[in-house]
This record gives sequence, C-alpha cells and structure tokens, in this order.
Amino acid sequence: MVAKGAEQALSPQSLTDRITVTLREHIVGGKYAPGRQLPAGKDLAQAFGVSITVIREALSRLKADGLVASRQGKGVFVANDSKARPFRLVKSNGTRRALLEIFELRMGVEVQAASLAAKRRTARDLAVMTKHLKAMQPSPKSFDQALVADLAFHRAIAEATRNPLIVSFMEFLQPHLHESIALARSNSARRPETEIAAYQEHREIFEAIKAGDQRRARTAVRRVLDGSLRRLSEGGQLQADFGSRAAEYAPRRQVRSIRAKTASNKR
Amino acid sequence: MVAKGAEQALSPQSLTDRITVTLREHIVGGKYAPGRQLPAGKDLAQAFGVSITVIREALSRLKADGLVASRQGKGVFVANDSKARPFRLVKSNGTRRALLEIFELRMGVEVQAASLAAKRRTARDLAVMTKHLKAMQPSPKSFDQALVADLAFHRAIAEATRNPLIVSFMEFLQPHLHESIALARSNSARRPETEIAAYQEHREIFEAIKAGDQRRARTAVRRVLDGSLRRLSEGGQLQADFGSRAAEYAPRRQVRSIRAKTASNKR
DNA sequence: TCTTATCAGCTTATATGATAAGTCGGGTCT
DNA sequence: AGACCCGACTTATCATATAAGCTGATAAGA
Repeated sequence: MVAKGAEQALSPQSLTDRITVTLREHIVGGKYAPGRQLPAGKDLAQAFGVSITVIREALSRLKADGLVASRQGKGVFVANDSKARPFRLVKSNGTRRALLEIFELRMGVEVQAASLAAKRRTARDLAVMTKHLKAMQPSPKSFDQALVADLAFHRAIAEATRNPLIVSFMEFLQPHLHESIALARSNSARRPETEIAAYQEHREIFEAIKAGDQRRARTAVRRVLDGSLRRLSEGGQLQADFGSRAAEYAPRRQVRSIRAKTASNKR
Repeated sequence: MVAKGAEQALSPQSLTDRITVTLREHIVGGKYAPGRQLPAGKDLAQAFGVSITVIREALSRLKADGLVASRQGKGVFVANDSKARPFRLVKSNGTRRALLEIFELRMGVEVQAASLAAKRRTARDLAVMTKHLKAMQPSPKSFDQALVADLAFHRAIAEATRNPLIVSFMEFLQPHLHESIALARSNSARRPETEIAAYQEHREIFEAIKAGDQRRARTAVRRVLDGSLRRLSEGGQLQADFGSRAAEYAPRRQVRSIRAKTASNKR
C-alpha cells in the first residue's frame, strides 16, 4: 500500500547514515580537535561494530562535506578550516514558522540584490527584466504564467548584480520558498486588484533599477516582499500536506500497472 | 618537502572525487530526469571503468547531498525534490573578487538582521550588545579583543532577530569573511581616528535597535559595512597566501598520542 | 476464475580479503 | 655520520560473497 511505501522511505536509515551522523557529532562536538588524526578505519570499524565498508562510506561523506581530509598513507584528519562546509536548510519542514524564517532571509538578499542591480545593470539586463515584466501584466492568459514571470523577474535582478554568489544563493532558496509563494498567492491573490497592485509594485522596482537609484530599489523590493509576507501570514494554516515523502520518487502508478499487467498476462 | 606536501594536497583528486563530480554533473545537467532510476551500480562501474566500491562511495556522497535516493532492492533514483541540497561556497579561493562577492551577500543579510532586531530585540539582547560594544571602545587593551567584540556584537544582532536561520547563515559566512575582515582592518584601521569612527558607527546601530527604529538600523549597518567594503577595496593585493593547503591539517605530534592510545587499547 | 505461494532474477546493503601505494621510523651498511 | 633499505603502519582500490528487499512469472490451490 501507499502507507507502506511512505514508512519505507522514512524509517530505514541505513547503517552508513547512522554512523555518519555519529561521526559528525563526534567531530563537531569537539571529541576530535581540529587537525587531529582520527583512528584508523579498521579501528573505527571495530569500535562501532561495523565493517570497514560502512566506515569508508561515512568518512567519504564527511570528506565531501569538508569536515575531514584523508591522505593516503598517513590517515584521516579533522579539517580545521571550516570554509568547505556547506550550508543546509534542514529544518525546512513546511511549518509556517520555518517558511517565515526562510522568507526573512530571502528578503535581506533580495533587497541587496536590487540595490546592487541598480548600480550595475546593463541595457541587456533591463531588456530581460522588461520582457518578464510584460508577462506579469494583469489579466494574463494563465495564472501560472504570471508566477513564472515573477520568478524570472527576480532572477534577472539577481543576475544584474554581477554577483554569481547572490544568483546561486537565491536559486538555492527558491525551492524552499516554493510552498510559501504558492500559499501567499492562493490566499489573497487572484483578485484583480491585488494582481494589479503586484504588477505596479514590480514596475516600481524596475524603474528604480533602470534609474540607478539604489535606495529607491531597496524600498521597492522591501514593499513587494512585505506584501507577500503579509499575505503569507494572514492566510490559513499550512503544513497540512505537500505530498507524502513517498511521492517524491515517482512511484505509484506502478501498482496499478502491475496489477493490470498480471491480469492481462494471465494467459 | 613542503612543496611536495602542498602539491600532494591539491592535485590528487581521488578517483572517487572525480567520479562524484562527473555523476553530479550528469544529474544536474539533466542527463537523468528527476525521479528517473540510475543504472545499477554494477553497470555504472563498468561504464566508468572503476570498481563498485568507487561507485558506491560516489553515490553515497550524492545521497548525502540529497541529489539521489537509493532504495534497497529497487535501485538509485534522482531526487526530484531539491530542498535537501546544501549551499556551498566552492569558489572561495581567496581572490579579492570572491571576497567582495561574499561580502555583498553578507551585507544583505546583516542589514536585514539589524532591521528585524530593531523590531524584536529584548532587554536581554540589548544588554548583550552593550557588553560587546563596551569592549569595542577606542584604545582597548588589545587589538584582537576589539575584533572579537566586533564579531560578537554582530552575532548578538543576529540572535536578536529570533530567526535561527539568519544566525546560522551568518555563522556559515563568517569563516569565509575572516580574511577580508583581517585585511580591511589591517589596511587602514589601527589608526585611532578610524577606530573611533568604527565605534561611533556601531554605537549608532545599537541606538537604532534600542529605539526600535528599523529603517535607521538598516542605514546604520549599511554605513558600517560600506566602510569596511571601502577599506577592503582600497588596500593592497590579497590572495598572496594565507597558509598553504598542507598547513591546514596540522598533523605531527598528536599522531604519537593516538598511536599510543590505540596500542594500549589493543586488548 | 480468482487468490495465494513459491521461486528466480534483479537490485542495494554490508562484510571480507587482497593488492597497490604512500608515509614513517628504525636498522643496516658503507 | 650519512645513504640506503626494509618493515609496519596507513588509505585507495579492487574483487567477491552473503544478506535482504523488490518484481514478475509461474505453479498450486480455492
């Protein structure tokens, strides 16, 4: 059944997963000081009661995270430079609170992006923005199209900063905001006056960037996002469901097809 | 030799490293659509001409990155939910350009943090800020102490936002900014008048947050960071060296203690 | 006809042993 | 003393083997 599939995807932390978590905790917890050498793979395997394979895979993950570094013939060492470590959004569990936190972080970056864009935008940037802005005009053919254009417009701003870091960070944030955006729009948008207001506000951002007015650009973005934030806050509850974990790997359907196939194959 | 050690740490991308990169490119490049099943480990090993061990370690890393998900008995699938993916600052190679990019990103978050802090700060937050601000007062005992207090002050602002995401993101950014901060201060700071100005500017941030004036807080932070940015831009070149890669793992000496421990543990 | 049991063939997960190669220190030989 | 070698460590990689989950087909039973 579907329930079984979901349970399946959640519970079975593999042995490697658990060992990885444990090792990571030991390292960040300070059990092994930065620069220190870890026990040899063989010893770790014995200590945890698992095979060397599991230890190797766990260490490989930590190595990919920049937490440790191994050198052939010498050993595995705790990295004392934390610059390679990635930034994760683990707590994005769909809670409204989590969404608000992400949204606030996004606002800071987006305001900064608009500010920089106002200073560095080229004619080409402005042309791209204009294109997307047009697709956002009120009463568009499809609702989704306006949303896509909205995202593309903000992305164009990011690219106009000439700062690839800001671009990639906003790309990183976007999927986490996907639900909040959908919610905010479904809450109170769809009403023509809201649509028109949204268009006007975005237009104001564009004009400020075009004019090279950094402060005005910041204010305009802040106004737009404050509006979204308000719509997000006032709406109904969230977190109800956004697809069971099992739905993420595109299973389903096979159940039916299998059954159909067995039926037809019955010969 | 040292040169050999450095070369050693840079070039010898392990086989697993290369396969991981290749596989990642294939996936994000769209060779395998989200939800699609990857070829079996055995086939991948044959296709790349490596052993299954290497494939497994590579897949294990991608799995830890949320790029793929494996299910025993079924296979490995490309995850179609990108929310688990981490954010990395790979290009932080010490170039001045890279530092500026990080700095600009930081500025956006920090301005937002101050803005939120002005709205949500508690009396306790203000007390903490006051403490650090005092330690920043001109002509302090030690130069380093002022720098530490500076960082602590900004951290206190982040915590006053009540947004743990902002706190952890600034923590994530900080080691990457370490060099730029040191550079900016060594460039033109140390002069009494600069120190005094920095203190006054930070004081202004505090006052704005205390007064609950969001806009003033944003402006004040922007002024401080613009100042740092200017000092960073005008100074001498960077990127010369900040410790060879080999020095990052600080081996030596501890090796002995570990060895002694394992030796004694060998029952 | 329909359901159920069983089996063969896939897959990943884990374990184990072997080989290659790098590091390090001690010992030997000159 | 200095150059050299050798053995004991390490990680890296490879090759198999076993266990366990999944899938589909077939056989057995109602």
